[in-house]
Amino acid sequence: MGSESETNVKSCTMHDVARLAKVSIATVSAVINGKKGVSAKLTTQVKEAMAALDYHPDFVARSLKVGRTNVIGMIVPDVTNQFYTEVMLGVEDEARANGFSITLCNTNEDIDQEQKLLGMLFSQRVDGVLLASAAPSAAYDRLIRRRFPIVFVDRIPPECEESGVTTDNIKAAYEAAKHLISLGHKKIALITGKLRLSTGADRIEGFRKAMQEAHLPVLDEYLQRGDFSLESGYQSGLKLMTLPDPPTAIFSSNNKMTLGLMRSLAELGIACPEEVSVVSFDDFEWAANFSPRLTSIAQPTFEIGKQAMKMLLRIIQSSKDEVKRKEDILVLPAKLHIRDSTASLIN
Amino acid sequence: MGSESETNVKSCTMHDVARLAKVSIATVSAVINGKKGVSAKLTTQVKEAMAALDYHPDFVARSLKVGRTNVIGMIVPDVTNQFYTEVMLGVEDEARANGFSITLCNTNEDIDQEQKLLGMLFSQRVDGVLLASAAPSAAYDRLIRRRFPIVFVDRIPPECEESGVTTDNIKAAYEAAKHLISLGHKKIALITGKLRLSTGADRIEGFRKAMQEAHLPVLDEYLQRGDFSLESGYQSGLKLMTLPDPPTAIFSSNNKMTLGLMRSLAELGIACPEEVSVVSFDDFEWAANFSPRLTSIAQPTFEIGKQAMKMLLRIIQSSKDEVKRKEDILVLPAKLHIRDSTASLIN
DNA sequence: ATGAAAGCGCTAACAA
DNA sequence: TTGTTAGCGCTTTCAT
Repeated sequence: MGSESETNVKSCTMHDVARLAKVSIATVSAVINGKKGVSAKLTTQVKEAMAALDYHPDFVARSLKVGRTNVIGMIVPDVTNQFYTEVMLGVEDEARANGFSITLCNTNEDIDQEQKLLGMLFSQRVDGVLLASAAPSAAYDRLIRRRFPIVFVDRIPPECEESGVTTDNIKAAYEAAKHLISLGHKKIALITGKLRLSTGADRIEGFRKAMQEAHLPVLDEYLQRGDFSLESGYQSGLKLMTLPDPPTAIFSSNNKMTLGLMRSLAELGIACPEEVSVVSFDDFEWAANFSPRLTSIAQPTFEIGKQAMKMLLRIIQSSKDEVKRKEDILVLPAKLHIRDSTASLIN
Repeated sequence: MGSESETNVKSCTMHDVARLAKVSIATVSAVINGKKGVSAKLTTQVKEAMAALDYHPDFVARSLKVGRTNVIGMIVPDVTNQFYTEVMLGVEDEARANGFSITLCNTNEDIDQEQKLLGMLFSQRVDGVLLASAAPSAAYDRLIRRRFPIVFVDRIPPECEESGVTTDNIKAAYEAAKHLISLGHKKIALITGKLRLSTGADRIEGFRKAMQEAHLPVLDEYLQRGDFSLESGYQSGLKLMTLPDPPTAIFSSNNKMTLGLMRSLAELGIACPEEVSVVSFDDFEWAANFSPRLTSIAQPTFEIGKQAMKMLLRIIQSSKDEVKRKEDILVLPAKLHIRDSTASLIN
């Protein structure tokens, strides 16, 4: 019984290392933290002892002492959306280079959930938060900023004038619409995202701008209000293409809705791009490798994450220095990939 | 200057709460932890004080004291693969219900990276780890199990006989192959995953079993060795379909490789399912909404995550109770969705 | 029912 | 250069 109790050996402490190395724990601490001023001899002793004991410093204790955790929280509305995981790749890259870890949280687009998570993260004493918020309120922004440094990602709350990184949604949508217009389309429909979110609003704005410039009307029935979900894209597609006078081109405001839109087209037996052109926000592997290969807008996901983390690190640093520097909202360019789902209007 | 310094107000402690509520900090602690035996009056006082100060308990300090963090680590080879994020949804669901948070880590299929992350997580004193390992070694398994409870997810190291949750890959692959066979296909190719991983090996095994039962040969040139990456799926597709005698059906061992395979078919101008049938492991929205709608195997992602977290919680609990219960490997069934990418062989 | 105090493992100021 | 020690915020025994 209790033969080879391998699991959960009580982990050893600096004390154990100090004893084995025959030095004080302060010396061990100095070695661990790479402080200069420890003799080569003792350094070796300590290192050997650490290796012998398989010692791993206790970050919990360290954090309590130094008042920071070197952990940041990242809150996203939907972890299964590849957009956010690609952003996370960029965040991780920058975080790792600076000795930070990430706690990823999913709100499922639920504001209450987001609030709770923010509270949790605060209790965990994360050093800062990267937030793709489900909540469009700036008042709320004030509240949470008091707790810890925050950088908004992707979705920027209205009236928020600082600390955010996002895609140039207006320009990207503008160019996508122009592409459709240049193909000769006039009856162009838009499936919007959530209007209260900056991503939703900006994409509409860009779309409108292009239409205006081309003196094309934005018809009410061509403006379908979605909510970034697959289902809403599906329903919008159904409605649009069963109109007495259906559009010849559709702009979809995000990846999930595009999936729903494609489904509706398939069900209605409508060929793309022959009967209707489709251009979509967001670009992933599946957009480029199926039939039709989608014309879509690639956001700089990795770079968004990387820059957001960089910004957060600067803010964390500055709040430590009592310098309080302000960070602006950083807007990164997107890129339109023209493929097979858009075609010029012949008839 | 320094007008409304909202950010980083030094967070208050139990001490502050105690002072405001005019009780001892022990009483505050008792209230926070819902211990019985505190008078209604003091309970109210404490709660009001907490609310007034916007007090949030310091989990760092608590963890140091009680010796656990209520955090678990989850290590995956690729966070941008929706399979893993869907698993995470299940993990999160169960974790949240039990007051646990998750630290998600990405190894990018790099074993060294995985080692480092395991070390980090140990230093962070997570209570346990969910691991979809990039390393196929069971010796290594021994090593890490000594540090903290581990449950393997998706990929089970060879010779590992306990604590894991995965899909019934053998059966799923078997059924997919049988589906192809029942359609009349005889020249069936397989694009494998990494052979050293259980997921790769098991899917081959199931495939072979079905072929054997049908007295069909598994030709060498029809067995393309992939590594679960899009590129390997693409190359395999190219090779297979440029063979003098190409297969009439292809089984692809995961989602990313399928994307590559579809690209190769498109480039070669080969129609699916007219010229070649395709069945794929993994099933996501994009598989069902493009043309051709893919026949694919849906793994019980959410359930895998949920059950893995449940198992981990049991192990954590038991190691606290000194009971040391063993957990088996849990194998969950997959489901084949027959759609349009597979068709019966006519000629 | 309530409070005082020890101590979790670590860092950093100070002593030697 | 090295060691001693206070204390980070909390939980938990043990007094009261």
